[in-house]
Formats: sequence, structure tokens, C-alpha cells
Amino acid sequence: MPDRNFNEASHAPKRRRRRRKEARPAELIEAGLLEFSEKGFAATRLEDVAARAGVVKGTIYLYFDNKEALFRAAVRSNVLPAIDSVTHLLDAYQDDTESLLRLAFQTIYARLISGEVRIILRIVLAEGPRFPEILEFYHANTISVAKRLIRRILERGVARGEFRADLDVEQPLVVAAPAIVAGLWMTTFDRLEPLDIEAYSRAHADIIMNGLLRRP
Amino acid sequence: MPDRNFNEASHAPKRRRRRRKEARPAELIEAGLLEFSEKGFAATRLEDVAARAGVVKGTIYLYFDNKEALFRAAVRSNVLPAIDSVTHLLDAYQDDTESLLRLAFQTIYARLISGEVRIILRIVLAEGPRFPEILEFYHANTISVAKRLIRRILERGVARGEFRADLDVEQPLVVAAPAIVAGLWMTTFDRLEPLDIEAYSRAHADIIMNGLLRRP
Amino acid sequence: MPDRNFNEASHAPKRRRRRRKEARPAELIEAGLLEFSEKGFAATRLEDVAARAGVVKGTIYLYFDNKEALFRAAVRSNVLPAIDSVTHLLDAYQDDTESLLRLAFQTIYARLISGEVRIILRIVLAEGPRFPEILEFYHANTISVAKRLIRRILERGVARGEFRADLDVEQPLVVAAPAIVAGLWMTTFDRLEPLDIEAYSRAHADIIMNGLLRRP
Amino acid sequence: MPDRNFNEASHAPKRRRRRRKEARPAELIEAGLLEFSEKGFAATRLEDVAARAGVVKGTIYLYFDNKEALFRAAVRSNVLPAIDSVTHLLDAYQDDTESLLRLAFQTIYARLISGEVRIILRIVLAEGPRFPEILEFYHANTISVAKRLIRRILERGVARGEFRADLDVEQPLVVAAPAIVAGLWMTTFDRLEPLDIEAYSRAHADIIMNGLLRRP
DNA sequence: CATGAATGAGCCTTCATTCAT
DNA sequence: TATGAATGAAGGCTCATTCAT
Repeated sequence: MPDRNFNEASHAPKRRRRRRKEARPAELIEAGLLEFSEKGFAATRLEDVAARAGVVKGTIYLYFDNKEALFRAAVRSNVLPAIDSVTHLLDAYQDDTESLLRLAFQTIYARLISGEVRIILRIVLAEGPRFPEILEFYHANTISVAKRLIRRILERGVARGEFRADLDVEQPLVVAAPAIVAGLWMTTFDRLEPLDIEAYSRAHADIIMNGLLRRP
Repeated sequence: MPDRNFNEASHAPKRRRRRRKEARPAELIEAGLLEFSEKGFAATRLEDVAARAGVVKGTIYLYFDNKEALFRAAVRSNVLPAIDSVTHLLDAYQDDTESLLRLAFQTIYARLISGEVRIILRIVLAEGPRFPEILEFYHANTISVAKRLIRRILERGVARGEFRADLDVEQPLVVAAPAIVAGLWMTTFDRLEPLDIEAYSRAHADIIMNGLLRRP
Repeated sequence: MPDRNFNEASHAPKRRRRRRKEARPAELIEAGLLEFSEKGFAATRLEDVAARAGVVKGTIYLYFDNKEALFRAAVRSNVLPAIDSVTHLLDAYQDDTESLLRLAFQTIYARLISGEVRIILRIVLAEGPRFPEILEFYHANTISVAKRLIRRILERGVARGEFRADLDVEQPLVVAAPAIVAGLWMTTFDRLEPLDIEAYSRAHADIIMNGLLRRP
Repeated sequence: MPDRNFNEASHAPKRRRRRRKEARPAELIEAGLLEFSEKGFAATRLEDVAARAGVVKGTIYLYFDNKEALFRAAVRSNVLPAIDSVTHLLDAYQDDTESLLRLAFQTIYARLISGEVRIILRIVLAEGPRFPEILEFYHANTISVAKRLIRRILERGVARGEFRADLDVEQPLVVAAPAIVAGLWMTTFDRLEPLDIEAYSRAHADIIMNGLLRRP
């Protein structure tokens, strides 16, 4: 049970009023994210979300119009940050493209392990068909950006003569796919057959790099 | 003319719409498969499943104990056949491993396009966490078998000196991952950004093969 | 499971046609009686009744219009016979009234133990309020007759100077009540606290006889 | 669907019918008690119970887990108080045992007429076989206590030389039976043949007392 | 006569949503 | 802001009843 005893305190010990106004929804979004990812949209009960956030059911409606609004907010919440960090990498990079791509892989796997990204990914795949809007949003803000990113790396490698000249740079998804599958695996089959993420990511980088690099 | 119903019978004879005498359970499973994949388990209404199969709600219970039993049956229905065809390929193969793997890729993509496999895959990923039993079943009967298959191909390649000696044959998932991602893409983002499955699968085979083969 | 294999036999091995026509409903009534007494009217499933009689659900409708009709038939079935035997006793009796009443008690308890009577009694008490018709029927054919019977015995005892002159012969129910309670006990609390029916019926006869007889 | 109070209502703010601020569960139990006794457990519709209590169906589930829980609560509600009052009688009694027993009879009949006790008794007898738990509870808290009570009175009478020495004090049920039967009669056959409760209870006390007392 | 597949109405139960406090 | 009691609309499941075979 989270702390709920600072409510009646006349002087909030921590946050200013302006912050509090955003603190509550954030808690609800966080709680919603977890519930939705565990149960799916339809099977998630707002009562459980509320309990997880330490409030009662009705309180949710102070911040969100309805269940779907909360769902959308939850999905949107953690999407953007995941991309930016990788994007900046590329712009300023000076070294050879192999190490750049390996760096990108490292970043991706680090994020996969953290959990947030995995959860959202699974939710989007699971509920996407019923929420085209979310699908669109996720595609535009995550998938599409990530694809473009990989593609630019591929183009860079080809342009600099590092990658094979006959590479189809239009298919960056192929290059990233093993990481995506790893993320899905960790939210599904991992309990049945744990994935050695270390060895897996090494094999991923190894095979793909080998497949991309120009033969000497 | 029947001197029996001379009374107040004002209603038409109301002939039952009799379908082809196909197996009922199979029709229901088929209908369930589609509904579940569209809406997810919780949001699927048995009434809709029944309607899709041309019967009424109650009829489902003549063949399945409850909603979950139907769900399980739907998932199980199309799992087994998908594997066998590929397995046989390997046992009798005589040619070089590259062409063997390319053949395997071809088979995989052909199945992905057909739809059935894709649907099940998405359902399992989406609802898996709430149905450990199904996850287990699918893992044991599909994922696991497929992984082992790819691994044997990799081992064959290495053993015959065709693939790189330092290849980590313990990570066959990396090799197959792009195909899995393609399958998922087609059930989610394809409407937003259609995947050129031809080019994609070519790039997949191209990059991976290049990554696996020994350098001359 | 009763025999169901004589159905397709072209030559019925046992009964003539006329008998069979009554044999089936009797089986259903018997089965219904048991089910109704165990579960009550509403909770009894015709499927269970049918199974108990070795037929399928639909067959019941060949003999009874609906569930209620079967229920009525079941209740009626074993009512009449229970009374007659006692009635005849009285008419021809020559001995003293004490032994006559003791004989009646014996008969009543013998029947209580057999079960049929008990079951019906419980059903009538349980479902009576919703089936006034049955209540009426049972009252007219069983309760009322039994009451009149006891009353006549009481009157006989008073008339012959054997029973107390100030006895209220209008309340025969008081005299029979312990037997009724015994019957109910055996269908309800007996598992929790078994009734020593021997000692109980002796105490019943003892106390009541003592209460009825004239003081010397 | 949503707000409907701004529309065609000419006036009337449509205030919720707010009952007296009585305890909700108690109202529901009261309503349930009546419905169950009229229709039996299976045939009782929670919608009717709710309507009787002035709420909607769903409200019941705020206080009770399910139909059965409500049923149990209804049975329990009126059991305990019914016993205590009689128990106290015995402990402090100083007078002769005949008047003590007559007093006990009076109390019992007074309660029978009030209705609550009768209703519960009938419910327990009717639904008992399907609710062993309730049967047990009722037996332990009512039947058993009442039996012990009567027995103690009988023992007192015998010990003081007031009742016959050869009395079987192990069968107190025989002594109380006529009252039980009266209670059942009033919930079943009374409409068909009204019971003169005055005369009946007098006959009961008269015969039983006569049967118990030592002959001079 | 009997079957068994199918129907359709009904009820229990859940839960998103509302609202007076 | 937050609560919690209450609502009302579904949806899962059951089962009496029907009917073609």
C-alpha cells in the first residue's frame, strides 16, 4: 500500500501545488501501464489501476475521460524518450560505421533490458488492431524513427565504402529484427526458456555485422 | 392442410437455416480464431463468434466448456501442421547448406503470407502472459521445434565447413528473427507502411547468409 | 446406467406393447422424484432426470408437457398408496384403542423409514408455496385423510372411555406431529446427528399414550 | 447512455430515491429472506431481491460476494437471537417444572406466530440438502440448543420427582415436535385449512404435560 | 418411440462510469 | 481533490424446450 497519509497534511512536505497537479496523473499512468501490459486493455480493471496508484476508482475520472484515454496516455508516456538518445548519437559520430552500429545495438539492448520499452512494444502489438490511433502514433514516433535511424547508418556505411555496395538499405528492419524478437521473448517465453541476452546480442551483432561488411 | 394447427398459429414456419453439414466444432474454432485475433481474448464476445459460425451463443457450449476452452482449441488448431513440413526438409537434404537455409527461409515466408501462422503468433504474444498453459504449449510445439530446426541447419553448415567456424549455433533465433518481425509487421503496421515482403525476405536471406558464410 | 440396449432390438424381449407405454413414464417419474427431492424443483435439470432414467432429455417431452407436469406427476405418484393401508385398519378393528393407536404409529414409522413418504413430504414443504395446486392435492389426499384417521381413533378412544374425556379431538395433528418431525429430521439433520428412530418412536408412543389415557 | 438529466425532463431534478439511512446490508438481507422463503434459493432472482430493497441488482455485490453469500447471511441473521431468550428462562427458574415447561411452550408459540422463525425453518428444511454448511450452522445454533434446553427441563422434572421416572429424556424432540409442525403448517397448509393456533397449542401442552407428569 | 443438435430466453456477475458528499 | 456508494449495461453461461431425422 503506497503512502496515502500526506493527503490531509495541510502543508505538503514535498511538492509545490503546480507539481502535484501532474504528479497524480503520472502515478496513474505508471500504474495503468503495468496493468495494461499484464492483462491487456479489456481485461484490465480500473479498480486495480487505482489501487496500484493508491487511490480509488473514481479518482481516475478526475484526470482521464475514460479507460481508453488512460490507455492512450499510458502508451504515449514512455515512447518519445526512448528514441532521442539514439538519434543524437548519429549526428555527431566521426568514427567508422561498424563501431557506430555496434554502439546503436548496445543502446537498444540496454533499453530492452530496462523493461519500459518491452512493455510498450508488447502492448502495441497486442492491442494495436483495436486501437489504430495508437498504432499510428507508435509507428510515427518510434518505429518509423528507429527505422530511419538504422537506415541512415546503413547508408553511411555504404557511402563510406565500409558496407557492401549491393546492400538493400531500404530494409533496415532486417538489421534490427533480432533485437525486437529478443524484447518480445523476454515478455513471453523467457520463463520457459531464459534467453542469454549477452550471448544473444553478441550473436546478433556478429552475424549482422558480418553480413553487412564488405568482403576484403 | 394439416388438421393439427387450425388454431392461432400466425407465425411463419420459420425454417432453420441449415448450413453445410461441416463439422461444427471446426467452424466454431475457425470463427473463434478470427475473433480472438481481432479483439483479443477478453474483448471477444462469444455471441460474435457464434454469429460468425452461423449459430447462436448457446451452441458453443455444446462443444466447448467455456470461452477459455474455445480459445485454447483455436490456438492449438493450427499449430502442429506448420512445423512438420519444414522438418522433413532437413532430414533428406543432400545439397549445400546455403541452399538448404534459403529453402527454409522460403518456406517460412510462404507460410507467413498465408495468414494462419501470423494470426496465431500474434495471439500468443498478445494473450500469452495471461495463459501460461498456451504459452507453454506453443513454445513446446512451435517455437522450440523451429529453433531446433534452424540450429541443426547451422550446425550442418559449420560441420561441413560452409559456415564460419566461430558461429554461435546456440542462437538460432537471431537467424530467424527477421521473419518473425515480418509476420508481426503484417498484422500491425502493414496498413500504415506496407512491407515489401519480396524485397524484405531477399534482404533477410542476403544479409544473414553473408553473415554466416565463411569468407573465402 | 440402466439398460439402453433393448432399443434397437426389433422384438422386445420383455413387455407387451401396452405395458411399455406405461413403463417409460413410470421410470421418468421415479427418476424425477429423486432428483426433485435432492435439488428442489428449480435446481433440478431435466437432463439429470433423463440420465437417471436412461434416456435423453428430449424423451421426457414425449410423456410430459413440461418440467412442471413431470413434477406434478412425480409428487402425485406415491401419495395415495401411503394412506389406504392405514385406513382399512381402523374399520375392522375390534380391540382396545391404545393398541389400535400403537399399531397406527408402527405403520407410520415403518413408512417413514422406507423413504418414499419422507421424500414427498419434504418436497411438498419445500416447493409448496410456489405450487399451490400441489399443496392442495397433497393436503386433500394425504394430510387431510391422515388427520381424519387419527381423529377417528381419538374419538373412538374417548367414546369407549379409554381416553380422557376432556381430550380435544379436534387436534389430531398434535398426536402425529412427532412422527412428521422424525421424517423431516431424517432428510435433513440426520447426517449431523443421527436419530435413534427406535428409541424416538418408543418415546413418542409412550408420552402420547400416557397423555391420552384416562387416569385410573 | 451518459448524462440524461439535462434533456426532456420538464422539472423534477430526479433526486435519487434515498431511503432512510439504514444499513444497506440489513435491508438486503431482509429482502432476501422474504424472497428466498417465497421462491426458494434457485428460483429467487437477485433482481427481485434488489427491487424489494429499493436498489439495483449490482448493488447487492457491494455487500455480498454472490447469491449464496446473501442466502447464508439471510439465514444467519435471525437465528441467534431466537435462542437466547429461551435459554435465560431456565437458568433462573425456581417454580415447579410443569409451569416452567408451559412457559417454554408459550415462548415457542409466540415466536412461531411472529413469522421470522417460521420462515427460516422452512428455508432450512427446503434448501438444506443443497447447503450442508447452512444445515450445520442451523443445527448447531438452533436445533441443538433448543433440544438441549428441553432436555434439561425434562431432567429437572424427573430429578424433582415431578415427571415420570421412566421418561426417556434423550428424546426431547418428541416433546417439541408439535410446535415445529405448527410452524410448518402455518407456512404451507394454513391457507387451505387454517390452524386454530390457540386450541392447538393448548392441546399440545395438555397432552404432553399429561404424558410427562407422574401419576398420582 | 427416441435421439441429439440447436435454440433463445433468462439470470448471475462484472465493471466502467456517475455523483452526492 | 478525493471518496465511495450506486448505477446500468453488458456478457458468460445454463437449461427448458423444440424439431428434423
